[in-house]
Amino acid sequence: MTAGPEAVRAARGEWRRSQIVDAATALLSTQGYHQMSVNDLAQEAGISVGTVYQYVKNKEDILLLVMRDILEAYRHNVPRAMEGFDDPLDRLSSGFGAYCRVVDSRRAGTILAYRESSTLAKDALSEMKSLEEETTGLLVTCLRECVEAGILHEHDSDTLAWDLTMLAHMWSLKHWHFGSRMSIDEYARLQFAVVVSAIIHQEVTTRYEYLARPLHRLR
Amino acid sequence: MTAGPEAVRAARGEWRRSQIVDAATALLSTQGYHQMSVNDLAQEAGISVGTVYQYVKNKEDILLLVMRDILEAYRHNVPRAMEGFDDPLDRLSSGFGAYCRVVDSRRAGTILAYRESSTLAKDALSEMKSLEEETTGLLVTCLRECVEAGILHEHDSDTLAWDLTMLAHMWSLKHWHFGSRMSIDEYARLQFAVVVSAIIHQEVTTRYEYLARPLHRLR
DNA sequence: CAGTGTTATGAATCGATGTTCAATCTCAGT
DNA sequence: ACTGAGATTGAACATCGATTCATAACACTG
Repeated sequence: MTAGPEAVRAARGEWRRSQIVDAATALLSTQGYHQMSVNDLAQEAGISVGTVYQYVKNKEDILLLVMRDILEAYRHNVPRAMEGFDDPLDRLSSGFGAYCRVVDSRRAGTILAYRESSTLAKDALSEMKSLEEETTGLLVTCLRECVEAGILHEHDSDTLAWDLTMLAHMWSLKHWHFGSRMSIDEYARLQFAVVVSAIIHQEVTTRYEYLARPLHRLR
Repeated sequence: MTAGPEAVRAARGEWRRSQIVDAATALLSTQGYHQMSVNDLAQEAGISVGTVYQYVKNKEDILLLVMRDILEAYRHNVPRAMEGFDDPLDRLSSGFGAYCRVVDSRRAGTILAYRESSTLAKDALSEMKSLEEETTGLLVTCLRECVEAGILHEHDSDTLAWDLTMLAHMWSLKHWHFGSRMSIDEYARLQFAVVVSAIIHQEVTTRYEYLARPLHRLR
């Protein structure tokens, strides 16, 4: 089965765009959007500047592709980490841990999302917000299930889920402070314990080993 | 008592710089640094572009002045709100509330700090970080005192203080989500309750009316 | 009033960068 | 080998904006 010329063209398009996204991710990480020139990007990607424009509309389009790439990573890794758990709190803990680890693996990406949101056009920005809300919505669902299962007290799940999201992002945003103090796994465990300890039924605490310790820094 | 020419020059410098900072704060709020032109800024300030350069070194200097202005607001309002409390948890609650309210009154400023940190030179960035650490340090001190007073369990005060800082900033960063759901006072009270409920000795909870309710959205 | 020093002005300058497009290259089919 | 279509190239172009600097205005003093 040989593909037709349209398939060849589509495949080449994907290939070129991923070259561009990879190079842009590297440069945006260190320079930010406004310092990065399209000429530098082309060089980093190993293609000419004219070729860049063959596959992306303009400079802003590049930023949008990169940010979409980053947010999609959250979207895929968090739900996957939530699979296979009967206990909703275990599911939440695993999802939050994965969220933190994705943030860690793409630290510059999270920072970029906060830094460049003003650069995006209105509808692109809405798309970014929707992706973020989707991931946070998964956390809300788990929290609600924990309440129904009698694990957690009644609470404002929307706010608590956003707290978890914000604390996951904080690993990147304040990495200059936290990075030398603890590992990402220690951080994730500690922050999860903070939020959950506020709302958990005391008598079920002993069921979860990740809540076994007081809220010390683990060292 | 008439001032000498140096005093006149100093006063004029201060006046011009505050004109520049006020105009820049307005424009940076809506446009961000890279969209704001120095010509537009001069117009907004009601002075010529040449005069701008009489009093600031370059465009980046303007950004630095604005950000210093914002962080100084935190630095002055938070300690002041902490005065006059014997109970360290009351002091912390008041300080956190003030922090949230300063963030609210200067929402664009907080966003700017996250957005433009990559634009600043290394030593300017260090200065910004130091100012932030100073405010957070006040929260750490209160948390330690609460532990010594037997109000809070032993915990990692550094991380919890940064959690409070991050949650204060979140009001600005995620205002698009929270702004239509609750007032800044409701938000501050709820977020304070989340963090403190995780670490408070149960038997002292009833002493504090701001912890009287479960962690519902207050409506 | 004239002279001097200080302050303000805004058009011009200069450098950088996003984007284009004419020229060239590559590949597949005949 | 030739041809045509598609892909690539990178210098040129047009635009923009940070900064400068010659000129003008202002304030003060003798």
